[in-house]
This record gives sequence, structure tokens and C-alpha cells, in this order.
Amino acid sequence: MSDTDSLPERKRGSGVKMVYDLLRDEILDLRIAPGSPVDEVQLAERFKMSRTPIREALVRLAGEGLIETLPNRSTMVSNIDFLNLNTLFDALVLMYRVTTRLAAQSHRPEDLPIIRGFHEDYAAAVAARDTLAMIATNVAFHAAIAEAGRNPYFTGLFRRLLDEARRILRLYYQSYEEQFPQRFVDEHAEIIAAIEARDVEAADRLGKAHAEQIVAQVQKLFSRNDRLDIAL
Amino acid sequence: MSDTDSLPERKRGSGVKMVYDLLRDEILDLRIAPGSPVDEVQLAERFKMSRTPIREALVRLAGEGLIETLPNRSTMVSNIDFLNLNTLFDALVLMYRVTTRLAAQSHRPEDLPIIRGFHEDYAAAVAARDTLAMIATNVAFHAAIAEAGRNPYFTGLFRRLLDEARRILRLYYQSYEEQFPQRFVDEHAEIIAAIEARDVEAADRLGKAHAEQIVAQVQKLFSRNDRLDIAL
DNA sequence: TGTATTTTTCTTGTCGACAAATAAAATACA
DNA sequence: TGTATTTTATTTGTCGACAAGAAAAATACA
Repeated sequence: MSDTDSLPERKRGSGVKMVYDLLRDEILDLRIAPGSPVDEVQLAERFKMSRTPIREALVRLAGEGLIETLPNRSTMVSNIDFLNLNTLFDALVLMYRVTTRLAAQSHRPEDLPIIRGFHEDYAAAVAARDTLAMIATNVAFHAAIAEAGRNPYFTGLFRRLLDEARRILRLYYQSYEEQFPQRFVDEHAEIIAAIEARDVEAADRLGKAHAEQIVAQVQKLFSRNDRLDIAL
Repeated sequence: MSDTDSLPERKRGSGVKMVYDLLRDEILDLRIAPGSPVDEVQLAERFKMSRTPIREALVRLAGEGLIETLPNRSTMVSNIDFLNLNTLFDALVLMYRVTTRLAAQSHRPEDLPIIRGFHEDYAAAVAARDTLAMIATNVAFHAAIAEAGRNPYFTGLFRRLLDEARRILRLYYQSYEEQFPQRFVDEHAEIIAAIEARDVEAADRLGKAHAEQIVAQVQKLFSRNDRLDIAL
């Protein structure tokens, strides 16, 4: 694989961030399977740098729970905890509500163009049936709404939840290729309208409904898979 | 200062955790002032180890927002963001509600003795007028309730919020030494009762009231200080 | 042939040293 | 004396090497 086959001229502090961002994306897009071993020397060779900056990137990833470190022994990509998916869904629904509500309450005029921009990106991805782009732009859309709510603690947790959900959605879209996401586009438009009108209650309600609908779809899929697994 | 004047025999992976825990406590108890510079070589000398494990501990602390690093330049203890305290309070109130509610909903019998234990520790700290112990045991009490709710995403955010609040409460108790915490002890007892009775609505209501009361007190103090600052 | 023990291997954890980047100090110049 | 430029100093970022720990492999022994 020709990853970093560009100029070996790297700036001083940039290596860590690069490794961090790249590994993070690969993990969240399921390009690296959960449970896969993460080898420091291998990464050092791949990125053509010493183990030290690699290690720092791994420590950061471990801090976000994306990888797990066994003391003195291997490091691996965190598994998806299917048994506790409901806790993830609970947290997601609440954060959808809270961030949308806060955005309606305290957004500024300059926030709306940004949100609309991601909304259009998402619509374009749906039209193009580009699954990875759909997932990424959907996350960006809701993250932008959260930013407009201006509570860093909520946006921080929400981002993390959306990241974790990114892996699940990746599985979801791998299994089923349905055309329903158009519905999500419409719901997004409604949410924007509620935020713009500063209708806090409507924003809350729409955010909740939007989240619960996605969760229900995913749960339906996984229960189907569960039954399949048992049947085999 | 004779910090680590014990045996130089350290186990292999223990250094990082030790430095991390110690620095974290010092920061949260305001033993290191916000804005203070954090020097790697100094810490390396103090803990008698190389800069590498120190660095790893600092990366973890930075990941939690407890320290801030300027690229290629100094590292310092994060300042308390007084201008955005309301976002912290908003998040805290919501998490008090959610964790108490969830605890009432899905706690197990073995959780209650743990919660009661911290409740008694807190009562003892109040009786002894030990400010630092009061803050620490109060955090432990609510963290235990959150654990009983069994949603790792909520407990994670809640712990972080309580940590940040620890620094503020430290300021609070430095300024005013009032005897009202007995009221908190009583409220804690009510909360435990609601959880035990699995009364979800009552737990929610009590958690919210408890949080809002603390927030109101702290806000009153800071608004007083603000006026004082302006007057000077 | 099966089990206990030793040896090997592989990965991580730690170290000391050097290079780069920035701020502070010193110097030159008007 | 005030400002621009060079030099020094200090702190971080990166490197290569070595040691420790744990699993796997190999060996010894019954």
C-alpha cells in the first residue's frame, strides 16, 4: 500500500496528528476490523517515523476508547460492544435532543449557512448513493448543529457518540442498501427550519424523533441478525 | 519537597499511572494553580524517571482538557473558563438528572451499599469540616450513583464534569465556610431513598433540584465576586 | 504420550541524546 | 535612545537502542 509516498519532509509536530487522524478514520470506517492487533513497529515503518510519535497517537486513541491496550502485551482496535448497544442509543437520543434544542435556543445567524452546507452535502451523498460520504456528512451535519448550541461538554460527548455510531452505521449500510435515506434528508430540513425559527420545543421533538427512528431501524436490523445467528 | 522518597523500585507500567493520578489530583485540588507552567524535565527529575513516561501522562491529561499544550512551546494547567461557566452548569444539571434517573431505573441490589458508603463518608467529612474530603466524597457519591445507572457514556461525561466542578468548588469553599452542607447530606439521603424505591420521576426531580441548588449557590458567590472585582 | 520446565521470541516500556522551534537576550545600527 | 537584527537559551519533538514482561515454542522428564 502506498500511503505516505510523498516527500519525506514532515513538519515538526505534524506526525502525531497525521497518524492519529488517519488511524481514527480507518477505525471508524471499519477499514481496520475491531479486534485487529495494532503493532507499533509496523506503524512506525508504514509512516516512516520513530515509535515515539506513533505511541503518542495511540495514547490519544486509547483515551477515546478507540483502541485498547493490554499492559506489556498487545494493543488492539476496540470491539463493538453489541450487548450494550442500548446504552449508546440512549445517550445518542438524549444528545440529539439536547443539541438540537440548544441550537434552536442559542444559535447565531452565521451558524445557519454552515449547517445548510452540510445538509446539502448529505443530500448530494444520498443522491450519489455514496455510503461512506453519507455517514460522514450526516455526522458533520449534526456536529454543526451541536456547535451552534455552544456547549462544549455536550458537543464533546455527542461527537464521541456519533463516532461510535459511525462504526455501527457502516455495518448497517454494508448489510442493507435501501433507499430510505431520502426521508432523513427531509427530516434534516425540518430540523433546520425549527432551529431557524428558534422553536425550542419543535427542535427538541424533531431531534428526538429523528434519533429514535434511526435507532429503531438499526435495532430492527440487529435483531434480525441475532435471529439469523441463532438459526445457523 | 519529598514526594517520591520511597524505594526506587518501580514496576514497569506503573510510572505513567502514578504521575497521571498525582498531577490530576494536584490540578483538581488547585494545589497547582490554573495557568501554571508544566515543565517536563522538572517533572522527570521530581519523579526520577525519563521524560517519556511523563510525556505520556501529560498527553492523557491534555486529552481530558486538564492541561493545554502550545506547540513547540510551553505546557500549562488549563484555566478555569469563568465566562462559560453556564455551559458547565447546564451540562451538570442534566447529568445529575439523567444519572440519578437511570440509577433508580436499573440499579442492582449490590449498588446500594456502595452508594450508602460514600454517603456516610460525605456525612463524616461534613461533620469534620474537612473541605477537601467533602468535595472528594461528594464526587465519589454521585459517581457511584452514575455507575449504578450503567451507562458508560453518561458516567464518562459526568465524571469529567464533576472533575471540572471540583476546581470550582475548591474556590467556593476557600472563600466561604458556611455550615449549610448538612442540607446536602439530607438531600443525598432523599436521593438514595428514591433510587431504592425505583421511583424514577422522584429521582429525576430530586437530582435536578439538588444540582440546581448547588449551581445557584455557586452562581450567587461568583456574581458577588464579579461586583467586587468591578468595584476595585 | 502427556505434562512440567526451560528457552526463545515478540511486543511493549523506558532511557539518554540530539535536533528543531520558539522566546528571550544581546548586539548593531540609526 | 529606540528599533531591527543576530545570538543565545530553553523547552519541546523525535530518534535509536536496550531492558522487561508475557506468550509461544522447544525441550526434558515421567
